[in-house]
This record gives sequence, C-alpha cells and structure tokens, in this order.
Amino acid sequence: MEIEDVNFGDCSDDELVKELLDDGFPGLFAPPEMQARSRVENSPDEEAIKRLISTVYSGPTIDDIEGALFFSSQSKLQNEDHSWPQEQPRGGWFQRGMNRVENKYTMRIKSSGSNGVSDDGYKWRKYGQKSIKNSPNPRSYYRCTNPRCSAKKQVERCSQDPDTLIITYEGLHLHFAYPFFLLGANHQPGNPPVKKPKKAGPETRTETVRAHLAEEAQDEPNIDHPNGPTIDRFDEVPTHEGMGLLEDVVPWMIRCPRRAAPSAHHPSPPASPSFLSSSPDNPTDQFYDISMSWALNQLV
DNA sequence: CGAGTTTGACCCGCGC
DNA sequence: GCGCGGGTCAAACTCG
Repeated sequence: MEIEDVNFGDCSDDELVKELLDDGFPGLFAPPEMQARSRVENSPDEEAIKRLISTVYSGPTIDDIEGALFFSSQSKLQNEDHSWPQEQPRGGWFQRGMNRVENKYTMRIKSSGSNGVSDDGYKWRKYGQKSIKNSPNPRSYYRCTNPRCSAKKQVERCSQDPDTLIITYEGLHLHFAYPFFLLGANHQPGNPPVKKPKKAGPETRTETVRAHLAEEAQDEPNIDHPNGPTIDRFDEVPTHEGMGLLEDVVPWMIRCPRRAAPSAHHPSPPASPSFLSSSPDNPTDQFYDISMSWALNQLV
C-alpha cells in the first residue's frame, strides 16, 4: 500500500479530519458491519464523538466538555442488547472525588504512608517547586515527559491534613487519552504504560500513524481479523510511537466508536493509576471517568 | 552519559 | 511604581 504521495504535513486540521472521515482512505478501516451499523444507529457514544470532533476544532466550551463527559459515561451503561439507556442521572463525574476549577481538575488523595502516593504510574518530570504562603508544605510542579503532551500536574499536601495530597491536573495527558480512546482487548489492569517514548522527529504525527497503519495493513492481511482489526492493534499505533495528539486518536474514535469507546465489554484500561485504584465500589469506572476528563480537559 | 531532581532566578499578573 | 505570590526556566547536581 502506497501512501507516501499524500502530503499530510500540509493538511489543516479540518482537512485532516475530513480526509480521515473519508471511507476511501485506505489506511483506516473498520468492519463493514460496523460501518453500516454506524450509519443507521447513532449511539450516545457516536453522538459524543461527533460532538467531540466538532468541538475540538471549533473552540469548545466547558459545557461542551461536560456534555461529552456525560455521553461518554452513558456508554459504559449500554444494555446487553446494545440498546441505549433512555435516561441516566447526570453529574456523577464530579461527584466522585474530582472537582473542576477553571480548566483544571483537582483531586484530593488520602495517602497512608510515603510510598509515592502521588505516583500515578505515568512518567512525570518535576520542573519546579515553590513554597506556599501560610503552608509548611511546598507545591511541586510536574510535566509529562512526553514533549508533545501538554499535561501538567501540581502536587501539594493539604495544610489541614498532612495525609491528604491535593493533585491538580491540567491539560491533555496522552497516556490517559490513549487507553480511553484505543482500549486494547489484551490489556490488563496494572500493565505499565509505555515508557521512554521515542524522540519526536520532524515528521507529522498523522503521517507517522498512517505509515504505521499502512505497514501493518500490508504485513498482516485480515486473516487473523475476520471482523477487521482488533482494537489492540489500533491501540498499538500511537502508544508504539509513544506520542501523538488528539488528531491521532480521533480518527480511531470515528472509525471504531463502539470499540474505541469504553464499554462493558472492554472495561480495563492499560494501566490504572495506583492512586485511582482505591475506589471500593468500582475503581475501573472511576478511572475511566477521570481519564476522559483529563483527555477532554485539553479542549477547554 | 542520559534522565530526572533541585533550587535560585526570572517573568508576569494583580492589588495597593 | 512597587511588592508579592504563583508559575516557569535553566544551570547545577544526583543517580542509576
């Protein structure tokens, strides 16, 4: 499969999305029945994805984000017969320990010991520390080690309760976005996320992903995938590269919305941050919620 | 030697 | 204008 004649680097975002949406593009594929089905049945997932695509490139508001969060959490509740629930209570996202302030999400984590409670299992680089007025505890500033990831977080101890850490997340964390969008069936909870991303080269992101896809399509015809590629193969693309942005993952959401979005059949992200795994009722759901929030937080 | 941390300097917005 | 505080930068340092 030849794709090198296509100049992806000069594409605007709109053109890129439009092109990726084009069924004729050979680098992206979905099972035919899924494509046909998606045309006749708009699930809350797909609606949310469409809205997400739209808002990504048109200046989303926080209402858009929370709207997407609402629809996305609905997707986890899809009925056994693949119908969609008529109504769902709203507001669960921010009632489970996470608060939004401006464009940041703040969590309070009860720690019991000093064994790296603030370590969420992902790679962060500390870039600063400041003492806080009227507080004996300094605030630490971290940035995702992926140079193309905009995620930042601040960690400080609560002055009232030294056992409580206040963690503020800001920006899109690709590591959280990928497992949410590109959930792999073979992934097990607790698997470490991809570390040591390759240094970003001058090539465009989409070009890299597409080239990888084309290579896979060439190397491995659908013999092993009678229903099309498995989601873990999609998952491999950006995480294999170790980097990417929303433009990279959105096309897969478009192509495989039911697979890419979390559902009852694919409940486990590649890695659950340890500090998020303490929810006694359903840690996985909580992680999904927070992952999506962080991912969508970029849009604010 | 490369990746990550430390820490003082610097920048910038805000209130007075 | 000035001081203060939050956030970031970057050189030096540490560690594996």
